[in-house]
Amino acid sequence: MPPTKVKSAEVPIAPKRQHKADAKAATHAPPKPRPLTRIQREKQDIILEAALDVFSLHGFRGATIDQIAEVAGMSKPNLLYYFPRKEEIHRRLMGELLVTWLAPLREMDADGDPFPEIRSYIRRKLEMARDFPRESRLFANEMLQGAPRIIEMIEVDLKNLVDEKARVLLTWMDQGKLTRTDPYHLIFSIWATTQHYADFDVQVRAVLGPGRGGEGRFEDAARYLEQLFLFGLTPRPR
Amino acid sequence: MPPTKVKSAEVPIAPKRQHKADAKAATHAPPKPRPLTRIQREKQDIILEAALDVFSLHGFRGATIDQIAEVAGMSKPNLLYYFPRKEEIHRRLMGELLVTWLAPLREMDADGDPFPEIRSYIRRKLEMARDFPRESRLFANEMLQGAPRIIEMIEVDLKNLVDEKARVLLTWMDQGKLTRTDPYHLIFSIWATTQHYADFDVQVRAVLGPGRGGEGRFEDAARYLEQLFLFGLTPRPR
DNA sequence: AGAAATTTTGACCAGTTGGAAAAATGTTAG
DNA sequence: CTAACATTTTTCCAACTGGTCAAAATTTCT
Repeated sequence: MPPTKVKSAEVPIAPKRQHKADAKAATHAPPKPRPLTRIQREKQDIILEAALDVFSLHGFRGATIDQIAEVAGMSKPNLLYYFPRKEEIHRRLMGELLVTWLAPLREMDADGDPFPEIRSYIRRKLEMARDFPRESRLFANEMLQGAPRIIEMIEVDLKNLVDEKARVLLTWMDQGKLTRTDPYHLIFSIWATTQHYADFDVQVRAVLGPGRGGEGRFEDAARYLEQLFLFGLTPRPR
Repeated sequence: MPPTKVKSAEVPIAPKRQHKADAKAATHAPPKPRPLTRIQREKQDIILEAALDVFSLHGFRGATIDQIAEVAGMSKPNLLYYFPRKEEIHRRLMGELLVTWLAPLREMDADGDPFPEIRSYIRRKLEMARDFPRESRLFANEMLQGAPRIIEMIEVDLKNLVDEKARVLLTWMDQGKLTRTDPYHLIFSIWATTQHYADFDVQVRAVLGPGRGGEGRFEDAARYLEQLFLFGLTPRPR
């Protein structure tokens, strides 16, 4: 799985050695952000990968640096050389996550027609649940804990995006192209139904049993959700 | 994993003092389960309450006995007197949880009509999300971690129940009372959409903003979901 | 190559963790 | 009232936690 790298210019690591000399200079000019070396980029990616594994499984508190270091195949102090605090790792992960996570919603096009747009939004979210379940769980874990480390992003970036798309949905409703209903809860229901397949994967598999719990479950889910969001459960005359 | 205890007779606490004398007797007769004292019942309840708080917020690994003890207003060793292991507390909680958690689905009546039944199932689940958010999060937390401590219950009790209700749904579909679709994913979608309001509460509130994030959100959600499950999003001629 | 910088390691630390043991204190049935 | 039991407190521990530090090993740059 490719690391969740999205942007390029990231906060440079701050090797501990960097001290006295900068102490004063920093107040005049921002500390020269020395470009990352090859090794730094590589190791950081390896660490973030490992951290995604561990954080998504145990949450922030339940994850340990030792564990992450082990998965990353390096010693704890070595890991701490790249990310001096546990929180740094988590912060980076969450920051990158939110960008990719919201991409599908961003793509929903006001100029398109509602059903193709909503349909492919659902598809994309479902694909993300299938292809990036750890990211989904990391996000869910943070939410369960009250989102202490990303509440701001939620209240600003996420909220703005949803507000914008809610307006788009309302426009469609005004045009009679979409049934009049609550656009926010509409979005929530898409999030909930799709992410469920990543976050509650064990349950889904266990309930479907060995027969239907295989890879086909995502296709089945897509078909079902399409039906649900289009027509609900009322039988239609044919 | 020990048998899924559900009934009233719970595993009695085993004070550490209980030793030699029982050692042999136990092989002949099951160790006399001495009824719980008043204090034992009370304290156990207090502990379970506190543990629900902490486990639901931090997950199993992230929660500490000290923390639970503090919330419960007692010392750690005192708490350990009632539940000699951290896992015991969690196990009890999960066991009791699953029973209450599945009650709404159990109530879905094969002899009723599909829409009233499904409708009130959704309502009940939504009420649970509103009234027992900690239970919902505890469950979600366990799921995210791969349900290591309850996988058996999921694979047996939960699966059987869902299988049964899926058959009920199929019957309704055969009778033309319900659109033909996947009954398992139908159930998943109800779980997902309702539990979302407990598990992702922070997000829901943040996105709805101070205006609409108040208590009314559950009523709005209920209305929206009813619409969704009944007719989907296609505008109906009127 | 050789100096300078970067990366890795090993030893270490103070605080926290789940839990044990035993002594001290309460409660209650006969 | 008192012996038997139930409860609570105090003290303790070994393993683990996030994190530090200086020295050693390696890479990079000239």
